[in-house]
Amino acid sequence: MGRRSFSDVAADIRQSIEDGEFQRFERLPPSRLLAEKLGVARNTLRDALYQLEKEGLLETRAGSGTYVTAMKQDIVPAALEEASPLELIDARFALEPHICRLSVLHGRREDFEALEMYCTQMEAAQNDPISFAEIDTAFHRRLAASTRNNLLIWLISQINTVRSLDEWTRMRHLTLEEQIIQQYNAQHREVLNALRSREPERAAVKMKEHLETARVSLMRAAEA
Amino acid sequence: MGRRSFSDVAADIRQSIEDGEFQRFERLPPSRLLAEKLGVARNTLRDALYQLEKEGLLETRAGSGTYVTAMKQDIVPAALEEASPLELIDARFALEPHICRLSVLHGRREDFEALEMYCTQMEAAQNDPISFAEIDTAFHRRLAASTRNNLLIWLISQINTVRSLDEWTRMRHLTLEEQIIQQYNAQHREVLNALRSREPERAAVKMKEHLETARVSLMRAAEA
DNA sequence: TAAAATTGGATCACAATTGGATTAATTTAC
DNA sequence: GTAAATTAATCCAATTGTGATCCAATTTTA
Repeated sequence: MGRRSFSDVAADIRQSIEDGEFQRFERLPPSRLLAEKLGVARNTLRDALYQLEKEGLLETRAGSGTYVTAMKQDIVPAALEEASPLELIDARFALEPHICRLSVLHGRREDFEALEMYCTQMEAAQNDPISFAEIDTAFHRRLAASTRNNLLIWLISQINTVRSLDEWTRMRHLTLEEQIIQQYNAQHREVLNALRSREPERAAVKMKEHLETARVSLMRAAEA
Repeated sequence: MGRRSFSDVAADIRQSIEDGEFQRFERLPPSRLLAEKLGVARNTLRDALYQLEKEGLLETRAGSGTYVTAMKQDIVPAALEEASPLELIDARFALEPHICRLSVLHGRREDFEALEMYCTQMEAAQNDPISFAEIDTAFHRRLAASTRNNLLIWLISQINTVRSLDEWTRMRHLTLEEQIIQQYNAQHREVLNALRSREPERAAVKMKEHLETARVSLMRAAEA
């Protein structure tokens, strides 16, 4: 084998992109030039570029060039840190209605009893936004757990780490006035009832209504 | 016994990996070099490497090199490693239809042009399951990117790490007969057309049909 | 519009490099 | 002193980088 393997070259280029040496949407040097610059055969370079393309960092167009498409590799780890509240709501809009459908399919009596308990606790915490927020998180996590889908459970747990970020928490508490909490409680009940009567679509719809309420109150808070 | 036994050497290397001196997916130095650097015979080093391979830290490929496995327990959570193909489909059922809706809202012309390109490439790869699978992954990642929602992009990228797991890939190739690929290609087009004509619900529905096809062919493969 | 230059895509034979395996000599531990 | 492990010296087989060449797509130039 030659001195440097294509994976080494790929690591080099990945680093260059992360360092901003190659900016987004920028065209990389022609493969012949770049290969020479890196001291490697063009074939090796092409293997490396293909690898990076598979990773979604690059995009090559025959006859035109190779372009950087990545919005910085850092996005991957940093996405959780930098996610905005609205992005978060959209992600929950994607996940939770379907989680409701799956909960109807795979949920057991003990799941719904646990959810019932959380509902009761949240109703008791009506005028204590901090407690309410904690139980609310537990409710949604338990709901995910009732699907018995480890992947979904993990995705929700990841999302919950965002929810606990400082800025977001502050914003959230702004939105958690007593009136809103009452509305949330009613919606949690509606979701739970739909789950118990094994109506997947109604559960999903009720969850969407719940998330829509959250979105609206969030945007109202953002204006203020 | 010589000054340093192979288990000592193994401990050394294990430490180097834990310290991040050898990063994951990185290729270790050639055994001849590494042996000299560690001041032991190549035979001893090989025993040590074999030990670490048994532990799952390394992976050696004759003629190529010795590579650090995906280790670092928490980076690849157990949920991702252990997710079953069906769990994965369910997670995609949750995420991707809504991603289609958001793509209609936030997608730009260049996104749809890129998706168009992937469709063309997939159609050309009709009888090459491996290429098809790679482009398919790129298509779904680009679709997520078009939402401009970093959190969703990240979630999909996490899911894609599962898709590349060995067992799953093997199973997937079983399902990728030419007929199925043709069906997938048609469905990708339908999704893309719905996106371009800015019909969120139709795009979501077409994506659901696509995933349903994937689920069915997966279950059929599981029976066989 | 047409031709020319430039770019990535693909393939091939070849040489260098790599891990795998065997054997015999040497060192160490008990 | 014996048994064990390490070392050292080879050879083998697999992998892959190299260099050259040709093709196809795109962009630039005339």
